[in-house]
Amino acid sequence: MTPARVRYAPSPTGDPHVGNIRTAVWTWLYARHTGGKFLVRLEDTDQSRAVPGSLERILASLRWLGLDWDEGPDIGGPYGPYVQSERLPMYQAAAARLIEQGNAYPCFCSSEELDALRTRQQAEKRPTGYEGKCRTIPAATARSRVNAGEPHVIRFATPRDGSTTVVDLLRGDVTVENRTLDDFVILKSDGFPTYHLAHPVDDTAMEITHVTRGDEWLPSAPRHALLFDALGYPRPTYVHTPIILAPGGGKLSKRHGAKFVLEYAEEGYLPDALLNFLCITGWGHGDDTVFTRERLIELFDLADLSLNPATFDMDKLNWLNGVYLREMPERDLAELLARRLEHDLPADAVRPLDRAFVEAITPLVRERIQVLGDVTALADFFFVDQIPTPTREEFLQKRFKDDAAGAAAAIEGVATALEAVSPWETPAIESALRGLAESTGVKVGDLFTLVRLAVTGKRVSPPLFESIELLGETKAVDALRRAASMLRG
RNA sequence: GGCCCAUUCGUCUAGCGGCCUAGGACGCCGCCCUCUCAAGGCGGAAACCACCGGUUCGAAUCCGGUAUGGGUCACCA
Repeated sequence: MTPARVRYAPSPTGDPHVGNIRTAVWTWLYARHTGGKFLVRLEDTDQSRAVPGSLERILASLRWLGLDWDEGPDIGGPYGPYVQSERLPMYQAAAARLIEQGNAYPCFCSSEELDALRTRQQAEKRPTGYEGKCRTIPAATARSRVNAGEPHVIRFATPRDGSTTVVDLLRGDVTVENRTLDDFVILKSDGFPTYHLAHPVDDTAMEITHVTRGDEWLPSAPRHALLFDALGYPRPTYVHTPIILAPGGGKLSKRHGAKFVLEYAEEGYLPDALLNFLCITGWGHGDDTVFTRERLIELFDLADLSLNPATFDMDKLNWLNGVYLREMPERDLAELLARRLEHDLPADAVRPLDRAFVEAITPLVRERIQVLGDVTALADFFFVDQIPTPTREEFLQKRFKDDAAGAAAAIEGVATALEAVSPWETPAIESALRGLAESTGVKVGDLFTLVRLAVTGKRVSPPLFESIELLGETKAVDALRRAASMLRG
């Protein structure tokens, strides 16, 4: 297997969201699969769109997902710099060469002129695009106007005839008639390149073997091919990846279902789960669904990607995260839960949390949560000074509907029984409660619901007896007595 | 509108000419387990493989057309 050199090339316009990062996941996996290199390059050629702090957030997102890079803006590498705004001379040299060869020319048209042209074309229902007005300016004239400091851009002189075929690894040949391509801008008036120019120059200089990018680039791939050819560069292998659709249909966007990678981190998704999920939406291997990182590296191949736009299946992500939560080592999970609780619990809970205690409750909660953030609502009662007592209405249902006195008596009975339990361990607690249910003739379900309500403050909780054990006799009995007296009064 | 791309259960996919009366996973439904909720076990419903024509002894798989969906037509990437 030939080691690949692949890259993730984001522009610093904000946080990467999942659609964008999925392509990075696949690219990284391919690098690791082939034993090649994965690099990060910042595409910051549009200063007007730059968002401060983006690079840090982008790198943090990759780091969190466990996508390490071999070369990049922060660590450098043998093909640097890895920031396009620091590579301007290379683009300018390439543009100058293209002008010299007759493959490009300066264009002096103003944006007002261009806007007017476009409006006219639309009104006349003709295809839009630059029609080559400045292409016919004699080279000498153009040169002197440039030298005189007249504002201009550099456009590529697209061949008028013939067609261009690009090869996409997944789709095969994609052919486009050259006349449907206009003379696109390769160097802007501020001296910065457009993506069209930066891509061939950088990916060639950095010896990129596979260009992975969203398939919104497919229509302009022929332009890139033309540029590669004109510059005398060998063309890389292209892999245009499908987009991710929002759950309701339509493109996944910030206001439509998409979230930033780091938001998933905050909500308590595990990096390996998200990685697994992202990878299998748009890719599959046999009958398996759950893949460890190592297994993905072993199996993943860009050639096996699906061509269909995939819908982001939130339910499946949640399920998958639950799978990872259940399978990870208990100690590790406990540490994550402890940090989570320290972050989410009310201010009066004492911090740092007792790790041994959190470790003790971990098996009780781990199969009841899908994301780490779920733990607080489920286990907060373990950490508060006084367990809140639910309302009368919560207690007085079914068997105890309109029977506050009976409910109070039952709860009081449990408190008394618990005081006699020894040793204070789950089996003894359980048999005490079951014995009480039997001797009083109350159905276990009805009795345990009352106890659960009083002791955890919830209708839904971790297993009752284990919870009572971990809570300790004092807190459990106190909660029961308070509930009983509330019902009486 | 021009150009380009795609089309297998609700969703993600397996499938790369016979193993397919189409397999798995999520979700959904039922049963079991059970102190709640989960988790787990078992079972089920769910895709005339978009449609129409070809090629072939044989097509979900190859070819063409149609339809539908998507992308793209900037001095943004």
